[in-house]
Amino acid sequence: MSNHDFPRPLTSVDVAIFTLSGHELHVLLTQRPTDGNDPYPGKWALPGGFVDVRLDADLRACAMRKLKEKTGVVAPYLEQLGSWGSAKRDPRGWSATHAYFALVPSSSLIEAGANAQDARWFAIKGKGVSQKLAFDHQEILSAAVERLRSKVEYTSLPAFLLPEEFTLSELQQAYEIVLDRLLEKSAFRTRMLDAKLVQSTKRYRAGPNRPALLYKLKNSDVPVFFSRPFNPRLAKNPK
Amino acid sequence: MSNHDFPRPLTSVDVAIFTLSGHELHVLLTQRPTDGNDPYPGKWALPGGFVDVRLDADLRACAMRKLKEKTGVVAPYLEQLGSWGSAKRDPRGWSATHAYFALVPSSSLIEAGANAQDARWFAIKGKGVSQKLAFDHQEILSAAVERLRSKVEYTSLPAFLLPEEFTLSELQQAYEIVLDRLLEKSAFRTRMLDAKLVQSTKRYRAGPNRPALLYKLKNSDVPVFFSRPFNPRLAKNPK
DNA sequence: GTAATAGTGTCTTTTAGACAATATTGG
DNA sequence: CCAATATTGTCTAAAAGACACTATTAC
Repeated sequence: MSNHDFPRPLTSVDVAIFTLSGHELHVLLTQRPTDGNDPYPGKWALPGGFVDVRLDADLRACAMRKLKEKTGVVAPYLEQLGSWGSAKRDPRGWSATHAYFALVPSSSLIEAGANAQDARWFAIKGKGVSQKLAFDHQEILSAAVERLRSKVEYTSLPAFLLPEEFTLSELQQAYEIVLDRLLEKSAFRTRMLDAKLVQSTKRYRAGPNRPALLYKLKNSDVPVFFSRPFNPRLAKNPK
Repeated sequence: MSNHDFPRPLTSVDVAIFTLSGHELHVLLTQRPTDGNDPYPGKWALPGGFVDVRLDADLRACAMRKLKEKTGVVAPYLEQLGSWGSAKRDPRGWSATHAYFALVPSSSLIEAGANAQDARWFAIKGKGVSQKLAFDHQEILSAAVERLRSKVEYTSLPAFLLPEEFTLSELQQAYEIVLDRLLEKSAFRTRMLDAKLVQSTKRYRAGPNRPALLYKLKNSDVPVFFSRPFNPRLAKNPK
């Protein structure tokens, strides 16, 4: 049972990075290089790549590194999604990838600016994007979208897609975009406030109407779990 | 960005295999060899080992293989738990393990019989077992227990710990053992029946009292998801 | 005032919890 | 009948849904 008996699979990390933009959920994709011998040249793929045993202390650090390289964001919501490994998924041989998904506020991207030029945001349609992706990234992305949607039913995840301060209406919109359905205002507000998810700053957002109270997350590191999903009657089984 | 630039991490799969026995939840552990140069000699660990790129078509198949080697069970409930990878977790070098958890009925073990002699069942106490485990298996096991407990709040997972036919009371006991708390009988039965989780065989289990109807799973492949946890008031946030 | 969005209140519906009552077997 | 467990019923409680109503700003 010694490790020398076996050829080692390739080990990579891929990250599905989500943000909101123009009332749509977007994911960041990078284009595979066309020079060299890399597989799937020119195809779009999730940002990621091989674990660098010199740079990466652990898997999460590796995912963080890739996220930072592409977006400049350093402290996002980052969650492990799962792993995909098989003999066939990479033409270079048996490979396993550790997939993560991240939520970043669109505002942070403007500050960070430096999106690598081989990267672009794509709107999510249904369970993925319209282009075909490299490797099995289609499948990984759709797992990420499903996981995100299903967790949004009973967690505060959409708050991590918003800037530090936001109104309750903006939070509700974030939920509605991710879930792709409308929510009832009154129940939504009660739930958020009861869960002590947010706390009021005492400032207001002005507009051509009644100004809205600005809130911020009470604990910006950890998501809150609700004991029930939104609209249980409509909730459907995952997978 | 060629794969030749990088040393490859070790890649393994580990499985936390659970069953019920004597009103307790048990997990299967194997003892690490004391001959050879393997790390953690003599320590107990989750069954698992390196991916064999010749034998294993994919990660799940690898987990299935290890499960079958240890228990003889071929069609269990098997779910991916997550992956753990770092420079430090294995003294032989940067390594990543893909962890799964499985639920098997205790009855199947008696039929299958052939537990390898280096393997034993350990009762779960709290979030794990009382012994210290090899590698980071303590952490992986406690993640498995937590995942199991939290999913049991809103899924039919305990049914996979029972033999093919069971009474509703036995199912309730399975829930209670895993959750480590009592459930209310009437609400429990309504939930199970409404969810169409089970269907009645028309047979009865006799006893020194009123016989109970025997049920079996309607769909023995897929777990059912409930829209609410048991006793929402007592539900606590995972992690 | 009007348009527009913020925020609140009230009533209904759904589902679980508590707990009691009834049912069926072996002895 | 009694012990023991199965199964059902009734009432209450918690939280969401539906929907209407009031509040506050710019103009």
